[in-house]
Amino acid sequence: MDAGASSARRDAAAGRARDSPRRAAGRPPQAVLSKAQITRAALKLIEADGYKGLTMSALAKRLGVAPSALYNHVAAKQDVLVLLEDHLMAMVDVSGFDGGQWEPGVRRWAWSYRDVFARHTPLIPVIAVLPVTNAPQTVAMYEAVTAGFLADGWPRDRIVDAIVALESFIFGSAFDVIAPPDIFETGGLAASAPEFSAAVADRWGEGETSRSDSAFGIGLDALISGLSARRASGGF
Amino acid sequence: MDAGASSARRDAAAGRARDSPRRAAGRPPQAVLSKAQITRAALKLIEADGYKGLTMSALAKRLGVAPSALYNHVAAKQDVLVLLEDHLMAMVDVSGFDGGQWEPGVRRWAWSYRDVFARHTPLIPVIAVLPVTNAPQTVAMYEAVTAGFLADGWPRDRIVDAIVALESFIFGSAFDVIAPPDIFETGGLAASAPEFSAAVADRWGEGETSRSDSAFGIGLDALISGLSARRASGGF
DNA sequence: TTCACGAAATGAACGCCATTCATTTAGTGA
DNA sequence: TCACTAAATGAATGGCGTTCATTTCGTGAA
Repeated sequence: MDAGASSARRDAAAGRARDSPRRAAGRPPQAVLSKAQITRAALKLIEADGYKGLTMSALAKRLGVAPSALYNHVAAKQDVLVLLEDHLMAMVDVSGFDGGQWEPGVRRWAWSYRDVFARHTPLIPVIAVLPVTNAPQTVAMYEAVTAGFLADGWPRDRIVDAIVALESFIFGSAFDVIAPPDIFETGGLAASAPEFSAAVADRWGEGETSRSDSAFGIGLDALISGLSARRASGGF
Repeated sequence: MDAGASSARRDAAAGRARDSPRRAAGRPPQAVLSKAQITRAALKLIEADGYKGLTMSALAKRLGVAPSALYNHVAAKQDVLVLLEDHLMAMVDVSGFDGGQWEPGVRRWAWSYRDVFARHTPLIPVIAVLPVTNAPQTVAMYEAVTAGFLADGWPRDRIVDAIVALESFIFGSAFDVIAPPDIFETGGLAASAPEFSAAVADRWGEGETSRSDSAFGIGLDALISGLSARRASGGF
């Protein structure tokens, strides 16, 4: 092996793109790309620059490859987003259901779900609309949650609706996390909205917990107690 | 007046672009554009083609204007989205609070809010993050809702959090409306997720109400009962 | 009345983006 | 051995949002 090849291997191990020596055209001796590598590179790119930095060119450059090479592994950029989504779903914490108690399980799941996607809000419009087929980690997450509901005695035919309701709240709340702190400052419009402005000014506890955390906590408590009350009363 | 001018006036009245006779360069005798006209044209464009059809070029063409002319009235495309957002906020039904009863007010508000933005989900990432300053209709909506909460005796310092919790649920649910009906079909992954697949198959009442409507109804009931229970018990 | 200035239009760019296609090379199964 | 397919390059495409020099019109101050 020559020096060029060895430095290339070092760069590849570090996830960096090979810089100087352009690869010749034609299929390379050993595959340079894979879906897993594309996913990893996309994540790194997002960590560094946010979703505005996630372009097919940037992705290709980071992988040391021409942009068109990516299309041998994904049909479109949308596919990259799907890869990301499924990867992130595996990071949602469903371990809270292991204890056999529904409420702590839901609580831990919901907080972690929100936290994961608050840093990936551009994926939410994709997830919310994407069929789960071919998203194995996503299905695994739903399976664990469903099992947690069943273990608590939930009627099978109501579980999906309950999960969807919680999930909708979680997605919406993820957006709220990235809202600026002054989002409700009425500014010049204060005079036209005295009650609302007062409510914004009086808002309680701007101490340790953030605005979005406190709203999420209140809503999650309400959802959990509302759902379990309905179940207990036979509303389902 | 000549025939050209009169046909131009007719076209302008119908909101259509003047087609053939290109306007000469330079400031026209009477203004061709305004924020209100831009907003109307954008709405028409979205009705016809969806948000993918909302481009600055298409907007300009519909207004019978060069694309660059738009930038005399908005600083960027984002501003067009803000104009749309504020316009749509005025269509959210807050009349339910007029009766002086909190629960029916919240219910009507929430359903109408969701319905309006289910057809405009691309705006949600914008709204959720946008300061309300300079969005008068948006502030007016919040003012009406706040008044409804106050009339019910809610403590002022808890109202914003409650509204945000409800709103997060509403935004998330708006995405759910546009999800395909088979979004939870596990397909080839069914074997790996038996409980979830069964729950999806057993889902109740696919009769009159849609999947997303039933999930929204369940979640909204839970939120409303959970929130008012906490308020009644002095949790706030 | 004049005239400088700002507002509002045109049209020609610009850079970026996702994607496609012809081409080349390497591995694979018949 | 050889046809076929997979996986890379590199050039090209069309569309996007946006900018800028230029032109024209309206307006308020001198």
